[in-house]
Amino acid sequence: MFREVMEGKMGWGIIEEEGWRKGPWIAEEDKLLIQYVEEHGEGRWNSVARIAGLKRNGKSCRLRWVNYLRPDLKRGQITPQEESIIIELHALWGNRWSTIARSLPGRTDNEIKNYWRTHFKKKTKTPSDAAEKAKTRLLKRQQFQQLQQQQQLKQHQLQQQQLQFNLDMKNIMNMFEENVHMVPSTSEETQEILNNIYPNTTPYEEGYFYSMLNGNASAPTSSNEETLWDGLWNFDDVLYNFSAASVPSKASMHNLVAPFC
DNA sequence: AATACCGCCAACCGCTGCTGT
DNA sequence: GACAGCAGCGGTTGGCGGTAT
Repeated sequence: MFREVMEGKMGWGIIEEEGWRKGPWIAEEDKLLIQYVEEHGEGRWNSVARIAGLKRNGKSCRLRWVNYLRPDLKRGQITPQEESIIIELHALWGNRWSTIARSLPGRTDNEIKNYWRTHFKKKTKTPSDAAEKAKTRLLKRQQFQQLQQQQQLKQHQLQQQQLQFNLDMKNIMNMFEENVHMVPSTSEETQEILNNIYPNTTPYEEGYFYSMLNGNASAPTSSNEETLWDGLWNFDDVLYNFSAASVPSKASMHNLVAPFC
């Protein structure tokens, strides 16, 4: 496995194995890849080497395009809003990074995965004794409350988003009530049914809706609550209230929707 | 100033699932 | 149905730069 390391590089230098280049991409390679995609579109990655004259295998080309060269990529730090979505979706979907990424336009699964690992993974190992944990949480709550004030300006926009989501969910509930026989038992069935009656549902909404119906994804257990607070120190309160409403029943779905009826 | 440590990120690898033959 | 090739996914690795000691 490390033959190439010994033969051709120290660390991530450029190496060649069976004619394929590995390691960091250079500007010239990026240019060739961009040119290829502009002319031929995405896909058929194994043809890239032959057509574009790149000494990279298909996987490497695809990864470079998806994670770095795609024009719709959003650069810069993950925003608090994005972070809150990541936490919510991770609670629902686990490590299904590509699914999570689909709800965050401009962000890649790799980016989200890296973000999660560096920001949250190790927080689960933090203070073992309860007092220390409570102290940490209290501190985070205080920080959170301070940040609330700063973020009130953003509240209006988020409330609009919440309103839209609730309207969507109301729509879905109505459709389900008209089709009572279609109660799904798996996330796949939920997705299928939602796709049939409501094609624009995001993975986030699907997961949320599935948890509502089945009560198996985001019931507010203590560990989940801890996870949430670990990440919530810079949440906006609207989204937090939103997540706190994740009681797994149809009735609560109506409660969520009722104010907007 | 030197060193150790840590966070971030690009890139690779192995595996799985899909699709065409 | 079996097989091969390909695309996509998640886990892991390693380099770099910033910060702490």
